[in-house]
Amino acid sequence: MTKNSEDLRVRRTRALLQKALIELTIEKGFTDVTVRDITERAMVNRSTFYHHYQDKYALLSQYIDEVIALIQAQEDDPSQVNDPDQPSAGLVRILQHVQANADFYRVLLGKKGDPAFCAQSFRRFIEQQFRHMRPDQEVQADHSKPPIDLSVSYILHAGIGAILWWLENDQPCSPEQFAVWLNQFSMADMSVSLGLESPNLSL
Amino acid sequence: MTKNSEDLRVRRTRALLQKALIELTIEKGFTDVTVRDITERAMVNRSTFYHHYQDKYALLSQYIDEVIALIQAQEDDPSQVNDPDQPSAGLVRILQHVQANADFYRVLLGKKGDPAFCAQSFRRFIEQQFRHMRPDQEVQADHSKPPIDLSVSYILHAGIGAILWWLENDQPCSPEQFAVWLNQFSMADMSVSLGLESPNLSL
Amino acid sequence: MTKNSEDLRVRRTRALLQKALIELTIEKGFTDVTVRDITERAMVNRSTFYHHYQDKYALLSQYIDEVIALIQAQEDDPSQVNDPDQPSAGLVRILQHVQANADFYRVLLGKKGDPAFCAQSFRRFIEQQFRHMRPDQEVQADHSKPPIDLSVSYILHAGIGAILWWLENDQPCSPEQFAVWLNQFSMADMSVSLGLESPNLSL
Amino acid sequence: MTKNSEDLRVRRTRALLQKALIELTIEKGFTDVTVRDITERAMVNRSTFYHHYQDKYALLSQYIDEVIALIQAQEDDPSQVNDPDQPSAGLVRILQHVQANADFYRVLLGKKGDPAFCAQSFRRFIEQQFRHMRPDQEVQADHSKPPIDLSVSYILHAGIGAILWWLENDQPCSPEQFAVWLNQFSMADMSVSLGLESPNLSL
DNA sequence: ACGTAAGCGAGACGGTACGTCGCGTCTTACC
DNA sequence: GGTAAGACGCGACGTACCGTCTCGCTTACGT
Repeated sequence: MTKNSEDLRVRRTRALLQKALIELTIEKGFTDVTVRDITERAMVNRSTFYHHYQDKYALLSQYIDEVIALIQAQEDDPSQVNDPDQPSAGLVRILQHVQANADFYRVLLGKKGDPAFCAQSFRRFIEQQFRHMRPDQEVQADHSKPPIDLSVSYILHAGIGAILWWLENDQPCSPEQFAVWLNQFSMADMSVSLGLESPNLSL
Repeated sequence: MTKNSEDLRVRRTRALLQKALIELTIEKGFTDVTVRDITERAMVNRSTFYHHYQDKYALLSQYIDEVIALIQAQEDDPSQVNDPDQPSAGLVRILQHVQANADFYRVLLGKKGDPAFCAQSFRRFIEQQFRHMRPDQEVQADHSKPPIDLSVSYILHAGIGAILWWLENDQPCSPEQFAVWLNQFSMADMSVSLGLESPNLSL
Repeated sequence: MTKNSEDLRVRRTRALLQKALIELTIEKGFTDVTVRDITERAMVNRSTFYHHYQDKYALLSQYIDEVIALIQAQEDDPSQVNDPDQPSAGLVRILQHVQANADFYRVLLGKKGDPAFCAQSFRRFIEQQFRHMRPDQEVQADHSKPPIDLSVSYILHAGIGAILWWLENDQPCSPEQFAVWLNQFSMADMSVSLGLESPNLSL
Repeated sequence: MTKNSEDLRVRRTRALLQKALIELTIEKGFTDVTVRDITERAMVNRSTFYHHYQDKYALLSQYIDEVIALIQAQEDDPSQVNDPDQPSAGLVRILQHVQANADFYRVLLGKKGDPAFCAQSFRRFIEQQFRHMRPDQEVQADHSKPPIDLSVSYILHAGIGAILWWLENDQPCSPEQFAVWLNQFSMADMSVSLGLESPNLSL
């Protein structure tokens, strides 16, 4: 049973393609990368690409899935307390990963990025991290408070926006510091969502 | 004084192209709309399109600019008080416009939309509305508080996320109600940004 | 009756267009000259061009007609003897004209020229000059001799070929000398055509 | 040894394109044939055309080259005597080929033809056939006789002119008869070129 | 000399071909 | 079975040139 998972050639080809995609995305933006670009950079025949992936989106998606799996593999510390003032370890780990691949994510989330990615893959990626800090969806009969789904969408996009700022300013602070701020923002939003307080912004 | 602004034919052609773009964007998503589609729908020769616009992005961009100009033309009520609990009239007007063209914006901001648009045109569009609710940028010497630019990016993307939720759920509440909620969220974020309070999310 | 022929503006425009055509033909070959090129060089609006000519071929054709008329205006010397060893004055005049506009004809007759022109305008131009040296078409019952029309086509194209050689070698001899040679060739061909002699090319 | 020379598909595609070109050239003249015409007739995608040829000129040129190669493959009879009264076997073979494809060459050499072709491809085609009947270029010190290059250009174009006559009159005589006449003409011209005799066209 | 019909400039428009590019599918042959 | 090599169909791209047209300005001509 030599099957490490796949044929060695297959693993080599996929790795080359993945590497090429990342490099090229950094260089010219995901939108402008073509399948031909990727295969030329990877020194792989174009038709071989189609043996493995339907298109460049599938390749990207597969890469993201791998990253998510990798991060989740670092299992959560069970002793972790849900301290409202302390960001979750998962969030910090995500930010550390983003920081480690800053060039890539800066482009991917920016204007030359993939909208579907922003809206989908990364969304899933972040969503699950935010989930645990969200109180159980007790049925919301109160129509004066914003629906919980609205809050989720709000905080989600906000998080992406924040990360974009972080990346485009060359990560001017540590992932830990940044996670704290992110946490403060989202906690405040949560409060609003639950109608706990009205901010008194008396100037 | 026949010159209303431009050659009548020019105005007719541009209007037809604009209309076609909007219709087609709703039908199949901006990404999938081609110049040929637009010109066929508008019953205009393809080469004529290129007389007026460089590409479909330019057409979209021009349309957005017109919309912004139109909304801004409804001059602000000067007597308006900057009531922290009350959203600005500008925000309400934007939301009313979005609601009136819900089909269009739902697609444009969604996964078949234009990332550059999300990141650019609409950004400018919203940015200026948020700006006035932002306190003057007193020099931020305090490094323990999140930078003001981070807050802006956070609130901006959050707003887009919120609008997306609104659109994808078929505007389950009035623009006015929605504006109030949006305002509450962003005020809370502002508080955090200014370090005014730490949310006490005691569960 | 001040009508010199046309409105002054018309004459000016046509002259400019003609001049532009000739210049551009010399520069890039008739084939590669566009109507836009011509009008830009002539500093005349493109639509004005179409007021006067159907296309660039019409402009060229009109120019050639003018040239022919001009040359023919120099009326033939009636005392001229049809000396078989002496080329006709008309031929010499043509060659002088060609020499005076060598740059133009070199291009026009060459590979970037107008095939229709080679085959038509210039043909007529030359044809009539050759005609007088051709004996009356007595009915040719003799099928062993080449038909007279064959000879005409032969000599005609030969003449163009010869002129091309002359032009492409920068007229290495005077029009008069060249006319003598041309005459010798065509006289020899005529002899063959009439079956007068079989050349004994004993080497 | 399956490789007959090329991919079977390639040979099929090229053959279809070639056939389409010839048909369309006959129907509307080479000038008016477009790449789109050719590919539609050949039932081949337009982009496939560009895989094989740069433009229609390249396709024509390749066809001519093939024809030339084919004719030359019929190797010359070595025992052939350079009889001044007898045309070369090569010339006859060319004329036979032209006759077999009369419709095509009639158009190609005519006014809707390709001037560059007339001047180039076909020129080479004929040139080499005439060459062997040309005496060795002994240095021409005698400036009273026409230069040898002049004679070549003269005879070359004359030959094309003669063939044009032949085609436009539906080949009223056999290639062999026509070759004899062509030979007589060119021999006479050669004589002139060598200064062997002055034609005495006594009428 | 001057009013007016023309010539003309400016440029929108429809039409058609161009050559290029990217995609995804396929076949063939090699390893 | 994984690859390379590459033909092929498809369809969009942006550009170029064509010829027609409408609309006003200006200018040379004729009375």
